[in-house]
Amino acid sequence: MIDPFLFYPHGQPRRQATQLGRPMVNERLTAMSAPGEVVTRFAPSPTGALHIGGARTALFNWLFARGRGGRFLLRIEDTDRARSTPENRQAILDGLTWLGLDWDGEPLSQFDRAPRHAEVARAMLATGRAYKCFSSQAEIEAFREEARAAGRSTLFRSPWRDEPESAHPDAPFAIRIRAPRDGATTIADAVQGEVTITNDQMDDMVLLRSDGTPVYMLAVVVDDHDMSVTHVIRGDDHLTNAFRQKMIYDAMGWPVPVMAHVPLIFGPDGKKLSKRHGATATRDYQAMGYPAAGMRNYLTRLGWSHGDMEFFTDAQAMAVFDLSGINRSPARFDLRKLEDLSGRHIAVADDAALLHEFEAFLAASGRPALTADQHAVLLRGMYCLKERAKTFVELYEKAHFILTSRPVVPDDSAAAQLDTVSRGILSELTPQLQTASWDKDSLEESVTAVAGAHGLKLGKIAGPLRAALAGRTVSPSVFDMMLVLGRDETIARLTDAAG
RNA sequence: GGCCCGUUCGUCUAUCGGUUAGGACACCAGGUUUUCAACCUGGGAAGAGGGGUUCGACUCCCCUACGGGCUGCCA
Repeated sequence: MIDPFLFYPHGQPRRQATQLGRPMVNERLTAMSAPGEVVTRFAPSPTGALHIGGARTALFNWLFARGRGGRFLLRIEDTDRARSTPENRQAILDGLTWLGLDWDGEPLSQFDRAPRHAEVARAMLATGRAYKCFSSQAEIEAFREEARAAGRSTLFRSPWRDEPESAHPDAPFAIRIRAPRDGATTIADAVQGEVTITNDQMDDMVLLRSDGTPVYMLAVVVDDHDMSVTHVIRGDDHLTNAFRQKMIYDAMGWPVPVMAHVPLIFGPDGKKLSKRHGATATRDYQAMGYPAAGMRNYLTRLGWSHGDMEFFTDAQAMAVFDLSGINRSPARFDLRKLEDLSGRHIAVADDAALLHEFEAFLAASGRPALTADQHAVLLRGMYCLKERAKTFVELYEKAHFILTSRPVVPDDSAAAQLDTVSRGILSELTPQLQTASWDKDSLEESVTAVAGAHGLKLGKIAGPLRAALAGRTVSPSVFDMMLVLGRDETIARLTDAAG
């Protein structure tokens, strides 16, 4: 059913020793990548929590790298000093950790690399691939306004592009790339296919601002190159940026990594996913009770497919995940499917691991922590809880019979089950249970026998029994509860209820 | 405005010129049942619109509509 390991046939030669690519300042950021090794990265801006869309981008990068024995790197794009906070950075790391995505090495700070970015800009200046532009921002803005009003192109053509050095004033300047104006540029995108634009609509973008700080477009390229990134998998809002970035790669003589621009995720209404759709932070889904494995499965399948493969483990996903399986159109986020997948992952999870994640859920959702006793009984009872819960919220409700203690206080609907007749039958049951052998078949036999003596079917007595044991009308099977609770506790609860 | 990308059941998707357009979630009906579930059986449900190309288009090309992105000395 699962295809054999697929490889992506877009190997790229790494780190050719071009003149400009020679190591400068702190170029060697990570260990040299082995030939053919896949290196991906996730590069969030720390301006808020980890968004669902970002999480899926990270997941694709992780899956792709891990499935090929490659590395998955993290780079924090914190050059926006006003919005980048340590708290946000941590929130993103926490989100990734919760989702179960592990990265290699230390996350890189883009801000810290500003000197290296500036150095590359200056190198381009030295080779004539960039030039000094003395136009002021006010001038440019005025030009654009006029162009807009006249309905002309707002592409700014700097008058300094062809001015000789001797004509340069002694004034602050920005460094702009000398973009090609003839011909066309095409990007071979692994998702979008070949996309081409004519060069006449590219402007000489600024590389280094007049205050000496690098611009995002430059920083991304330099960092990706220095990190030896082989595959850039990111949101398709960057597709047109890719053309601009390619100019920088070309100017530096650097190999362009494989690009894969994946569509954004929409809300259920088909609009861009935003706060008004409810939770957009990945971590919120932990508090809502979704297991990380379910989330991973769901997010992987959102925008990517492999035939009819719907429910899978990480290992299975890694074995077949490839860029060509990524869809070109945006997908809508749908809680129902997430819920279904979550329930199935809970059902097949290892009991101890599941309990561990359940405890993290309790903490994240502000529920009381487990006592040592509860922990032990829950572990024993996990087998019957997990097969019928779609989320940890449901699991928590089913586990009420374990989390509560005597005397069990029935809720209204459970109390309604405990009428006088039922209580009488329960009291008849206790002596039977005193001697019954404590396994599912024997218990069922005993209960059915007592019910039969009153001319009742099992169903009639299961209700009161459930009410006595759990205090609820929703719980695991009554026999499973007896098994998990043990003989003494079971009889005690029945006696409480009968009395 | 210019350039670029997208559009198959309600939702996620399969199809890579020839299928009664398949699967999953959800929904509806029936069955089973110690609750909620789970499970079993069945059902309704789709190629944005219009032109081409072709013996034959969901699939290739063009136009339109709608949605999205970029167009900054933001990231």
